[in-house]
Amino acid sequence: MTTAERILHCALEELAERGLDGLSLRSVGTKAGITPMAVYRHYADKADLLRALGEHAFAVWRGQVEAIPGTDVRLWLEGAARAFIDFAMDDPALFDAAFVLRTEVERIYPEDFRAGKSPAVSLMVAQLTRGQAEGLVRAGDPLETAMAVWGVLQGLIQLHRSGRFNMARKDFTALCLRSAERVYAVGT
Amino acid sequence: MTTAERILHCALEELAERGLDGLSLRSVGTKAGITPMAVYRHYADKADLLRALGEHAFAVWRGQVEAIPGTDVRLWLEGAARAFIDFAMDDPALFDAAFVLRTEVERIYPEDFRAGKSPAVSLMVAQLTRGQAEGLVRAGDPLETAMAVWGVLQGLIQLHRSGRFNMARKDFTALCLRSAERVYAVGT
DNA sequence: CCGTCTAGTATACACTGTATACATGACGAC
DNA sequence: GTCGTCATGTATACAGTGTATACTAGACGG
Repeated sequence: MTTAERILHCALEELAERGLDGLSLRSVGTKAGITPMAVYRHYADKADLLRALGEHAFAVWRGQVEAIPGTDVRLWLEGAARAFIDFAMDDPALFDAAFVLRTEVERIYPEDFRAGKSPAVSLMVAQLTRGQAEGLVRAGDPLETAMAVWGVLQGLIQLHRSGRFNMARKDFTALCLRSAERVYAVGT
Repeated sequence: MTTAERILHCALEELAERGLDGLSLRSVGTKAGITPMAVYRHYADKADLLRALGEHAFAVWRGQVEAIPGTDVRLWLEGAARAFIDFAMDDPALFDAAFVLRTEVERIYPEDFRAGKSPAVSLMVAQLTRGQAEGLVRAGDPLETAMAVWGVLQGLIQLHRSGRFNMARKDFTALCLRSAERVYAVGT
């Protein structure tokens, strides 16, 4: 394991322990067994380290999405939404690194997504397209629909974070799933 | 104008100039013409000042919502969504103070909203209920629908903030409005 | 052997929030 | 008047932050 990797690993631990705000270069450095300033030999500055964290977090998320069995459209869409919610709840700091932080490596709508640079979104678009063919998903650009689903989940999660929901996790998850379904599913 | 109000005013200016992260008690104090420590005579700590900022931002938002003419349901819903997006784009720091910061004075779902403690949400619920009667709005609990609309807008805005959308403002706004409509409007 | 490069250290600076101690002036009670 | 008491402000200090700068020790190729 290179030193840069060790730093990243320690940063992830610190991120989980102390949250995104509490993460300090100094603590990461000492946890990695080096001087705080030595971190700068491997990352240009704090933003650069955060960018690396974001990339890692995104890779984790990608793995989780790709693990969802894709046989049934409806189940896949629900599974993806549930995975997103679980990711945000179980690993909030990692979620932030992937989806909240400005990391300057994000995929950009619409070109990067159309070009298939985001595996997670591409999978979602594929399932939505299949769903339209099967009459389960509403009409409209699947990519735009995917962004809307992403948006509603991200928004509700952020509202939950800022203390707007006083609900058991199970109930909040159900509300999120219903809201996501409103965006994509055909129905009344 | 009391000193506390002057501090708040200066904090708002600083917020607009330097963003939520760049806001420091010291700069607020000196801008208000007092010593940094004097701020503590009026606000318990930084979080307390932020809470006050959040309350003010919320009042501003409330005023904007209440200014939307409520004659036509469809127009009202679109107007509210547009106002939310404009608020986020034109006054991002104020938007953050109202909707992102954890201020400990937020209305909590579902009890506070059901009790009508949030004027903006109450107005939205009223319009959604009317819309259901007129056959324009999908079935389902209007409050939950309102939260979903709020969520999708907040989520898309956050994604926009973190650099995921490379679009002209007009186009992004249109995308947001379409996405919101998917949540509440009857249709295919 | 000798430059150059890499990884790490040590020190220092400007900035943050805030704890503590002190000053000053207004005001009501006696 | 004089004496608390209280509100308001100041001065100083401390620990923590990101990071610029200068230095050091070892590896490695010519």
